[in-house]
Amino acid sequence: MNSPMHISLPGLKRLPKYHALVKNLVLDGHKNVSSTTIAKHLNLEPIIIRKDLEGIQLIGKPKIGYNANDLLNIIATFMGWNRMDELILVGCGDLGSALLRYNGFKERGFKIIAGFDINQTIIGTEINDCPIFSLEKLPDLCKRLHLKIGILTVPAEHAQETAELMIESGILGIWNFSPTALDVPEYIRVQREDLLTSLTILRKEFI
Amino acid sequence: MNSPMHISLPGLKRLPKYHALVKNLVLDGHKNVSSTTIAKHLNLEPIIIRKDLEGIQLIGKPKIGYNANDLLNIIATFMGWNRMDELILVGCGDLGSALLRYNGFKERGFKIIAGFDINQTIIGTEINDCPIFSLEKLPDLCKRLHLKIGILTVPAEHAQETAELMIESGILGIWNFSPTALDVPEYIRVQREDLLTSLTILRKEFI
DNA sequence: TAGATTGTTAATCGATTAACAATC
DNA sequence: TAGATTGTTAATCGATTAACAATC
Repeated sequence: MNSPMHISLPGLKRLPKYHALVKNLVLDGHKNVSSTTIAKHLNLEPIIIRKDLEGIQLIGKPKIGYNANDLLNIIATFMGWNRMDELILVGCGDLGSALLRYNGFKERGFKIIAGFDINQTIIGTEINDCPIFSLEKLPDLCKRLHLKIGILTVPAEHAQETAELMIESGILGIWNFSPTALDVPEYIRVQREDLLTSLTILRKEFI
Repeated sequence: MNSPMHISLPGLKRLPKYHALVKNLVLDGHKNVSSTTIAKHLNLEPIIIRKDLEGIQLIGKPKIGYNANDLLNIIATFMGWNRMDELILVGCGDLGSALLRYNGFKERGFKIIAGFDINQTIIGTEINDCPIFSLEKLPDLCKRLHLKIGILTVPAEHAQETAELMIESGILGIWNFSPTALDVPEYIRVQREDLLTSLTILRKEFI
């Protein structure tokens, strides 16, 4: 009855786990999966899986469970893994070039089409088939291709000014890896990625 | 009155943001910071900052706010950035070697003391001063040094067996980067890092 | 049929927000 | 003093959990 699509934010973050698990179960020959099965593998309560799946409009059958392929497809679609969005990455240092080398973007529907930096020795080169341009080229390229999302991996002391340049260039969403709080207009979305926070949470359980 | 240290999990994840912001404010000459100031910069409600800081036993003064240096110290201590824990990393491929090259671990109190792989061409080499050993050496080294936490960056198809090897070697916490649900004993803590989930959440705001 | 499982409705729990007296 | 800010207590909100009828 709660028909308008609604899933909690924690629920949304659980979806990839369900997908990963069910993908394996399908390989093992399962056609259907129950919330009980998923719950057992992931150490969750069955009801929470039912609620999450209800939230993305996946309908199960009593006694049978959920169709495994439907589940995989609906999650993939809901997460946007079936579309392809183009991104830019600004700051090709340690972390930036590591991300450029990382091949996980493609299967999640993202393609980094250009990297930008101010370091002359890497401008003009490629990392993992992605060309590195001078930072000056950023506004033109973003505007021309109507790019909306950028990855920010510059050193902390340049994060703010670089973010401003990205915003002037039409970027609306910034995935911010620098350990800095960005001061940006209301309409700009920023996701700060604090890579080590989850490792820290893990550690807190032992000390 | 709520004296036993308690902060919500979302609150714990906000602490690094407060720290990053206040560090900058201190550079600008601030000696004290109010919840109102922090809130304005981070787009949060002041009361939430007061609750979080109360949760880590930081006491402010009416009209003045919180002592900026106390705030920085208490957050750093609470997050464990002042201690140093040793880690191993298993799977030195794309992502694994990227993490080895990443220099952000140190300032968060972590040191990767060894990488492990089965690829003969990289065994015996170093990445960013971290030696790469054969996977066979893992149990001995972990037991000898009583290591508790490991980073798992092997391909999905080897994630489960590798996790089992880590557990046999005494590892209690696994930071799992493979897109796989690990089947592990009750007492083992797993933090699955789905790097791209926050990027996906960012994208969902535009489509 | 009997047992397992869904999906609905209600109860609980925990985090966020609101209100405000105390106070520097 | 007057205004800003903390910290407490209560209210709200949203996510999780419980209970259970419907059903394959």
